[in-house]
Amino acid sequence: MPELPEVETVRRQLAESLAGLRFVAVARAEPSMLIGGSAESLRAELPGRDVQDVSRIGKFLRVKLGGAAFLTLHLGMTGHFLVSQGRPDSEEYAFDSHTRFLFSLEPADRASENLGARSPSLTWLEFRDIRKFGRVQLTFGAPAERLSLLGPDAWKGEWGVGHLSRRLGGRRAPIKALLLDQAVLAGIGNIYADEILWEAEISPLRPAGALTPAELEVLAKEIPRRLQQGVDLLGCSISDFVDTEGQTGMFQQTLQAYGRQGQMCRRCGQTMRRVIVAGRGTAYCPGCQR
DNA sequence: CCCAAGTCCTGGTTGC
DNA sequence: TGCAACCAGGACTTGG
Repeated sequence: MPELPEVETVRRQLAESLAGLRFVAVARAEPSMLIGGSAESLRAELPGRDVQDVSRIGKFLRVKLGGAAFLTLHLGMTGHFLVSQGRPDSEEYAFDSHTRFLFSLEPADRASENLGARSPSLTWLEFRDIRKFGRVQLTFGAPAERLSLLGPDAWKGEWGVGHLSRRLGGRRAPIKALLLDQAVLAGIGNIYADEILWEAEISPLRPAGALTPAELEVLAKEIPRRLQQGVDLLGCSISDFVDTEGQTGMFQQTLQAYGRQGQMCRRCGQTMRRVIVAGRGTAYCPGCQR
């Protein structure tokens, strides 16, 4: 599942491979994944705009485009981008049935009268997503409004233990549910939530408001630390995450909690358990996570 | 058939 | 008691 470290891995690659390019055409667009627009409006508005920046908040990517436009992207559960260089003699790009969006780009310094013409240096940007949970939104003047509803970025945002105590205080929901709440902190998903709570030795079932100041301190340290490991290892490929070159990450080799139900806890030796929290499968150690 | 799980939406509950 | 905040669960989606 693409969570913050996976999306950051993709962001870095897109920033690198799309720099200096501009959109030429929209060869494919899945209407059900488009927010606030149609495939027709995307085809009308995107071509000709150059990529100026690729940034990220939580699990959302935002591509800043010429003319004060923004392309907001979310990978959902199974989404990934593939970038490849042009095949000028082939109109039949090798997309498969899960290709939901297909864009072509060319160097932005090419003369504008050549816009849309076949280019020897075409770049293909492909958004594949088996389950169609991904989203694409084109906005003008400002990034998508949904981004303003997000809490600070869990990895790079400026927040501390004070933020946690304010947002978790008095809440009865289990701590894991609030780690997954993107309005509290943006970027944590099911895998990293289990990992962070294991590292912090806190049960995912604990009511968030019942955490002690000491526990909040541990949590505030553990969240960016474990996410940093994910970024350093180029993400977690537990299911089907791959980067824009089709490569897998390595974080899955470090998993201590996620998916380890029934196995021995590597810290205390007890058998790991699986429960449902916030509708999500949750693995934790009843021995040392309190 | 159930399970996986991102986000959004709905309807019921809680507590000030 | 009123009502906003809160919280649980369903919808969506497709392959294993």
